[in-house]
Amino acid sequence: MNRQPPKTVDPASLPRHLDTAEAEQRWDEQWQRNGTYHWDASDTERPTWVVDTPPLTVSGALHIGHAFSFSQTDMMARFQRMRGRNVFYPMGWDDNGVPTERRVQNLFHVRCDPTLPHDPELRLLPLEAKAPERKQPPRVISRGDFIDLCARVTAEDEKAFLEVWHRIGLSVDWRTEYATIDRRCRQLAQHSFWDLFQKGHVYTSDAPFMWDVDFQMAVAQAEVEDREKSGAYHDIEFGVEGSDERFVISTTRPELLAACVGVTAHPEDARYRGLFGRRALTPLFRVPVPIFPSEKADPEKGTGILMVCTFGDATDVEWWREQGLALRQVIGRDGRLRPLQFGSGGFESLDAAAANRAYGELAGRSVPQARRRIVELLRDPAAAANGGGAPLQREPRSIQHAVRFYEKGDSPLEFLPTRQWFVRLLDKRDALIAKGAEVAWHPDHMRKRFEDWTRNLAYDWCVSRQRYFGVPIPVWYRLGDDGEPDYTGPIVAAPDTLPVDPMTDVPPGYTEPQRGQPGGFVGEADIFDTWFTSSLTPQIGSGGWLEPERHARLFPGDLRPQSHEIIRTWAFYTIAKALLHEDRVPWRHVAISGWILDPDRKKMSKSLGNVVTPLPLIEQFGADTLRYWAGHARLGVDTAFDENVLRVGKRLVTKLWNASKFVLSQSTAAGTPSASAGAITNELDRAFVAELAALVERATTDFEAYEHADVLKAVESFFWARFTDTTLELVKTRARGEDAAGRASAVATLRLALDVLLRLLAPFLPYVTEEIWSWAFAAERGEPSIHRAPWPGAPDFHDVAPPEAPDSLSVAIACLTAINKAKADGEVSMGREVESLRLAGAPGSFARLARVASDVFAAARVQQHQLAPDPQLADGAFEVREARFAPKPDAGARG
RNA sequence: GGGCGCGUAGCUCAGCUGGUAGAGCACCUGCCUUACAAGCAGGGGGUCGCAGGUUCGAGCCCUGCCGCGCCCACCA
Repeated sequence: MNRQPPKTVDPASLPRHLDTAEAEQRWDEQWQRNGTYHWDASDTERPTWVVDTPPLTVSGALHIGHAFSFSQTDMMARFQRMRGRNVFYPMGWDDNGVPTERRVQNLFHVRCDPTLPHDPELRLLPLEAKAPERKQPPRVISRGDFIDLCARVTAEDEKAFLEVWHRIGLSVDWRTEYATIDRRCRQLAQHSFWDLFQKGHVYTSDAPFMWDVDFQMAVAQAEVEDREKSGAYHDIEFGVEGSDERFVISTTRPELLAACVGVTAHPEDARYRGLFGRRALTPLFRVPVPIFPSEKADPEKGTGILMVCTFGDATDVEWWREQGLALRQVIGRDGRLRPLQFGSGGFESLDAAAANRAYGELAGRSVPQARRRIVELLRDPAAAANGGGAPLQREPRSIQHAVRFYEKGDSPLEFLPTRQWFVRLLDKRDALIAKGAEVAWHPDHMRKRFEDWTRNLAYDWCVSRQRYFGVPIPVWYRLGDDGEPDYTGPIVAAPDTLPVDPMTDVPPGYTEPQRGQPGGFVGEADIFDTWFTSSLTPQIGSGGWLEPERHARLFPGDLRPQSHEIIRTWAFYTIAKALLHEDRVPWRHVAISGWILDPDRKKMSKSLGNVVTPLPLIEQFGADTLRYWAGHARLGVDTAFDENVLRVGKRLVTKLWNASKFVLSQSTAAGTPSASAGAITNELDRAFVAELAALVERATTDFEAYEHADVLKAVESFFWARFTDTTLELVKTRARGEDAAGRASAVATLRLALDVLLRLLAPFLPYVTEEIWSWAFAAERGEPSIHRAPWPGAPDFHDVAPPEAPDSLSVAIACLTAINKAKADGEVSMGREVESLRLAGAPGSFARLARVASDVFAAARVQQHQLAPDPQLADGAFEVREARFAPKPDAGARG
């Protein structure tokens, strides 16, 4: 780097305003060309600083909230880079998973059937053919073709995201770009599985689990949400076997009557105590089922006695296990009632013919349809279990109740016995919480969300999904001579063979013709939960098992930025993986961004139609301004979108532009600006520099504490209140005056101020600061980009002696303000000469004013003044008692 | 129902370990001042959600309410 002597700029040669669109394109290109933001793998001197960037789900629309939170992360990254850290700031795309599949299904109006062969014509389906015939049934295509469409759509979407990220100036090292479906990520995800398998942390089990009947896949606890729905209590009379006793249960799911395998009530409930140990008789199907006591039955709810079905809810599953009840799976994977047989070989029934007849009315129907039909059937007295009238006691009573849904689904979840892969987490809750405690959360109270979630975990992590577009589970099963798979000894693909697709690749020791043959093998058809891969983002960046040396340098990372609604998924699973694989934390800090609300404080959402997208705002206000808005908000605080804040940011950018032009056009008596801070000898200048140094210290502390909003606020208000509106005005006359030493001190002070303030603002306003930096400082300091320049600190100030009095600047400003007020009261311009002035102040104030008086009276254009001591006034306060203003100069005389 | 966060000027938000209420926007008045009218100077405006308590002193600490938001639980 060549350092060059300081130079001035000619303001006339500079544009009046920054052309933001042009500057954004020009600097982004230059930064990319120069590798300004590259992580230097060869540099082992500087400490690294690693961001674990959120790989966004590429689902088309980019939300202003994304720009908001990504900008905040970028501010931290830029700060750390200027602090001298070797910053590793990657970018990823999360393109596998259900959202992409669903998008492709809608876009092309297709569905996937993995059993179909590849259709060569499909490759020709143009992306623009986005107006499918909705009336037609969806086109059914092969798995390979479906994946191909997914890949094409995401590639298209990523371009739009990319443009915004470049435009907004993210200081990402774009060489690190990855997609969670790419080869390297598949390799790492499958390696993770292998490692977990070796360590005994994963298992497969065939058991009832949460199932979405529309997507037809299993769903993990973290993806479940409750929705308030209207339902109805149906009061249905049951009989008791071998007696004419009857009782009434209340259920919201009458369609599960055929799946009833037991009846339970609270052990202390006197109404039902006599029934325990006997068998109930279901109406309509006349199936005898055991009646048992359970503490979990709530006497206050419904009628206090209830039917246990396979499976109405999670408690049913518990009862089914604890009591060893029969399995009568009525709901099929598609959400319709499956065919069933009562009587010989089927379920026990006292009247199998009637049971089969009744069930025949229900089989094949969807849950809502079956519910309507069975209500009709239960109105028939002939359906009574054990005499009495119609089993349905009264009209269903509607209620509001919470129902479990897959977060992206439209039908309530069912519990179905299916074979799934799980990661064992329930037994590691304490260890997980301990790891969470090692991480610094910003703001700290977000840690509690993590702890609460972890503590309340109810299931191990179900990681298998019955989907098509994602990372395959790298497992095969041996087939016995009977052709049945052996799930107890799966063949897990070894690390050196990854990535594999067990549906097309062959396990070691087998050949393709043995696929599906008795004595042969079969590939696992399922893919991983998308979080299984996303939970490895720190390892994807570091290379994980693929690059151990690099991994050692980049793991654990420093900062995980994310939003709070995915603490239970992304943060949680990432911490879990790091624990299981290496018994470490994945990163040292988590920064939780707030949400962007619309001006009415409602969450922005597509359905409300209140979503704001970043690009038009960048066009209108400029990227720096949008970043200013983002920097304005603190971590973890939801913020209403307010265009006023953008206008204020725009003002700051413009002001910075103009002030810089002025500062850099000033020169010393010798004609060149002094770059030497040693030239700063004037008391006012030194007082200002002392305040500037204090600002730097504060900004540094706040940035280290992840309080970027405090930094921006402090720097911004200093910039206006202590620099442009005051010091700059106070020093202006001297900077052009005859006194060489005073002039050099003023010019050096202005340049130091600009130099430091630019660098303080660079993380927030990367474009305008870079542009201004390029005018003079780039050459002068031998650092072409401000974003690689050192963060300001003590070295910037150690050549400047402290002021005689720390409040010299404040005293000067107080006096100037008093004179300004006199001018405002006299309705004359601030530029008007003051022929004479009587200035009142406490006696002590005058002594302090003396040190800076010449600048004050010059700035206020006071020709003559008289001091009028007034002990009544507070120390440091001034009042103008009398002022005579010069006449307004002729317009003509001004030239 | 449990947990967390938030109620401060018309609006958006600061107020550190308790010590006389702040900023910006908006509003009002004035000012073309050779960096900037996309600017500058000056000014008005608040029972700090409510009610108690601790304290010499509470926006800040404690208790209880009210309102808003989020996370979790609630499926018979």
